[in-house]
Amino acid sequence: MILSTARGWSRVRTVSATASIPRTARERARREITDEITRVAREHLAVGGAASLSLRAVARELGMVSSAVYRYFPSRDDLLTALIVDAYTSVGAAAQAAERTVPRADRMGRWLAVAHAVRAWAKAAPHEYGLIFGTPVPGYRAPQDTIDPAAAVPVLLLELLADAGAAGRSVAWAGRPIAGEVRRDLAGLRASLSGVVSSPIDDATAMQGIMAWTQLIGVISFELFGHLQNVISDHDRYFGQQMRNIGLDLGFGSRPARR
Amino acid sequence: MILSTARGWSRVRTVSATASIPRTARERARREITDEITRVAREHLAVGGAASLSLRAVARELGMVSSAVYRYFPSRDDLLTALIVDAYTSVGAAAQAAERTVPRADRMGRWLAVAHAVRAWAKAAPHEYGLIFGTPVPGYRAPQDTIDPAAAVPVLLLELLADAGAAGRSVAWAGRPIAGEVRRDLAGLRASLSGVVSSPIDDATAMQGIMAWTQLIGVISFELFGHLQNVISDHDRYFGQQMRNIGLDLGFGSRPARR
DNA sequence: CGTTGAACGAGAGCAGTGCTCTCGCTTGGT
DNA sequence: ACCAAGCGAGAGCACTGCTCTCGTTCAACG
Repeated sequence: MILSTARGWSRVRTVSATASIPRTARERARREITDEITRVAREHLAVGGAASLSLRAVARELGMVSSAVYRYFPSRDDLLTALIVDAYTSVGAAAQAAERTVPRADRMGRWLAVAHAVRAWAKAAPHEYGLIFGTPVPGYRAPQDTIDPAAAVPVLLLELLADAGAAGRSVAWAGRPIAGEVRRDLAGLRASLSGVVSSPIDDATAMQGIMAWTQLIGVISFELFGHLQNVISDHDRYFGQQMRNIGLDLGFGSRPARR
Repeated sequence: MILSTARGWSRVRTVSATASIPRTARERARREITDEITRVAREHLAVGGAASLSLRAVARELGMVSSAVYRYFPSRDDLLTALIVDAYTSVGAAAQAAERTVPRADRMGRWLAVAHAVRAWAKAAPHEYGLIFGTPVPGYRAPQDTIDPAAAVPVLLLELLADAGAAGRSVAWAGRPIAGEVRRDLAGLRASLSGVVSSPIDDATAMQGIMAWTQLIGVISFELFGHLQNVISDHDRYFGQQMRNIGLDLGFGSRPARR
């Protein structure tokens, strides 16, 4: 409801993430307790979802009193934000690990590996998935802390498309050329990817890449949030078929099927 | 979880309200108060979202005591469910109204009309959108009441694809033929659409139709939930471009652009 | 080494929540 | 006319997020 102050965010951030090995005993204790809080909170989140995550319950389980937790997280929303960052990091790592097992030239395989990895992660941790891809819990905002870890999987997909482009395969874009502000948006995206990606990504490819990412999350959300109910029962096969078809649309050759 | 009856779908098309006029004064009062509660609840939802919807606050605004509300809704979740049904009905009506203004033969126009109508509705009522397409609020369930109204827009899209099929335009499906359980799922879908739709929908078209519906909601969710942040700024044009491209993929001819 | 200010945990307390139960009054069908 | 069901009001329970105060502990600085 109320916008959180920028200070609060950076404070949480610096304590939990910025490396900076703890020097004093107090700093080490602070770090450990912070980790314990997020650990227990993550367990509670996994069981009951974000709505039923209670700061007091977390404190109780840790044998501390609720007000003590506020020494580490200025509000419940900040604790949730920490969990959001965790979730993004977790799904990003899962996708990267899966993609790494596939030969670089097998682009269809890499795409399917990423897609299935994200889905598997989501099904294993549905509440964490809902936390990041469902309705934004606090206000409508995406604090800076969350957007970097959030980019991992999309960047993976764009790398994949860049590789395909470098290999001479381009995606079809039947629509009229991308115009106006969107063109500039995509130019900005290209710029921020310039150091990461093997070859620059043209507008049509970028649009298809964002769409593929959207489709991946869309299909998983539909499955997890119950929108396929009474329509699709064989979710595994349905997902595989749709992802393969997207891969073909993206210009990835059809290699022997993964799973 | 619970299978829906096929009959429900056609009912959505016809009328939304269950009629059954109240006979006694008590029944009329009950109906009016129920409506008032949902009305105020909807206002609160629009302001603060589902998380901040308080049964007590609603009661307070209506000048009644909180326990009295429980005569009408057995729990907060049931009140939320009523709002979910409302939201589905609302977005379905908006889509239908928009689609009706376009000539039946202009399939691209009809698709774009539906897509833009759903997005406009979502942007006008983001919290209601989040309620139905975001993280499921109560447990993981979709009570029978909600699944019939939820079908309105997808049915609209499948009708559109059936019309295109009847006109001889078919969608491309590069992937291997749909097999196994999914094939049976789609057969079931075809069966429940048999009374509504101009010509039967083949498996590939059904898959593409469900995917188009997924893409529509996916793109809107990404925009509303902040996942396009730092990538796309011109949401209007971005949405238009993506939807037009989907329409072309679906085999709808490219008519002069709508908006 | 001693002081001093910041960090910390405990406890009480506030305002709010969903929900239950009991109490009387009203209303509609027998 | 009676009587059970429907209803609104009120009190109350267990819980929540969050604030404030009060001693204690610890670490940096003179």
